[in-house]
Amino acid sequence: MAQHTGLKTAAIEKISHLEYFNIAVSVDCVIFGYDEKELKVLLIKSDLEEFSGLDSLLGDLVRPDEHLETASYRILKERTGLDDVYLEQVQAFGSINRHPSGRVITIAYYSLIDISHHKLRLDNNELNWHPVNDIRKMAFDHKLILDTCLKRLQQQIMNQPVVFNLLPEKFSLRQLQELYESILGVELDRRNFRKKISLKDWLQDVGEMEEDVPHRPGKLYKLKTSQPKKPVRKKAGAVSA
Amino acid sequence: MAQHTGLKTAAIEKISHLEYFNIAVSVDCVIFGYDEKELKVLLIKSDLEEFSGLDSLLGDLVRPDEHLETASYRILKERTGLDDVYLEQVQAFGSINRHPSGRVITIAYYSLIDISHHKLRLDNNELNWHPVNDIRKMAFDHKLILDTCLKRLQQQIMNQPVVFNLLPEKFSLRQLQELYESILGVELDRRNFRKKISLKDWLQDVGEMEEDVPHRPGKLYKLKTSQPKKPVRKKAGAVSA
DNA sequence: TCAAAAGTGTTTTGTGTACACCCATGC
DNA sequence: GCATGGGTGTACACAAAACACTTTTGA
Repeated sequence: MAQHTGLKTAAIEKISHLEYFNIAVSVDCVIFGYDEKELKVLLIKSDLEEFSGLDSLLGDLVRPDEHLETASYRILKERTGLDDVYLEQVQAFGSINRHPSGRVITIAYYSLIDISHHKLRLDNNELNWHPVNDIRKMAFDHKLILDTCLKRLQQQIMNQPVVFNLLPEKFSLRQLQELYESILGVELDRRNFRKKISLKDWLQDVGEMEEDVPHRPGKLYKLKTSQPKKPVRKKAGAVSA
Repeated sequence: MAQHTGLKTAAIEKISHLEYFNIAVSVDCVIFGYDEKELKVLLIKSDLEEFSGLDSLLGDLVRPDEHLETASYRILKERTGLDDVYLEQVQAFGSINRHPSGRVITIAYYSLIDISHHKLRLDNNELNWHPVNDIRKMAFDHKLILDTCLKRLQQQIMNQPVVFNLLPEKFSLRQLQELYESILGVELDRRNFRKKISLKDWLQDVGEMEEDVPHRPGKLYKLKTSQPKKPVRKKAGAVSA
């Protein structure tokens, strides 16, 4: 986090742990995208010497007059140019030594964006999309944060119509299935997948077909307008007996 | 939170929101217990004038050299005398005006304790157990935090053997069922409940029976020693097709 | 005519749910 | 002997999983 707050080397800005009440709060955004049949995450090269060569999540310190979510939306807007983005808090990470400059507690969010969105503008050529499965080591505890957010995403997509935030407005069932497969890391049976999706009643046939595909084109669908892209808060859930 | 950090009236300690980087971090613990067939939560009367008469969760500011979980365990130890307690982070709450004294971001945890535990010592007669279902209004945003933690607990108990932290070491199946019913707020069928629990293979017959009950005594069980009371992190979960 | 994916149904298996009776104990 | 809860099994409905063939299109 805090990539553009002027932190350069941690040693310079080392904050004494003895100083009472000197805790900074940041938000870190795990920005997921989907492209070339892979789930990707938007990362930046860390500007801290301690982590030279390593990638880090996009984050920043939270301003005292700023809501946590506002800070996350601000980061998303600054980094991607996008406004109306799916965002969900995952949890806080607060290990004492997670940040070499001092005590920084971070609140992790994940967000889902459509990589092909026409408004997407990466503000900085240090920003890159990385396939989630290829990522080994990251700055800070960001690998842990990424893994935690991915797990949360995997849970969410089973119950809530959130993956559509990763796709263009119109998509085929094959695209949707490949997206589920890349998030879950498993292969799914086509017939069972289609049956299950149609039971959820999330989709609306837009009456168009795929174009420029080297095979039989599939129908295109979009999310039903009655379906919120934001999750509805879960109820107690199925009862055990 | 911050009940015993010397905050008395918020106005006195009002921190300007314009002051850059003056954010405090607290943890708040939703301490669940189970007694008299009701799920209860341990609360304290708020010592802030703004919330006079209202109850609040147990919390405190996080020290700069203290891990978030350590702070939660410290609160639990201070308030209940208990050491080895089930604790799980839920999420952060960071609305700008959630605390009248200034910007305080809090990380919410829930914990599960056995009210009948012989080591339980409530340090303060301002502390009281309240039936979760009777709670209407609380100080700060603590009702929201409580509701969020209760939802999380309801999800957890369906998959993980965590409720046993709320019970004495030995318990009957009826006790266990009543506990599930009080957490979920529903009635369960006895035969189905027993079938489902036995499928989970969490329990071990201790070879003893209930005593001093005015009816046929039931068998007593305990959690299998191979079952961790702490949750095992979930995998991707059942795959959709 | 071939390659590639679209589209489609049935069977089996497991899980959730509804439901009723006899049994053991304390009083 | 009565009240209370203990303990058990079966039938139905629905969801999940396994599985194969024909159709459509572009090259």
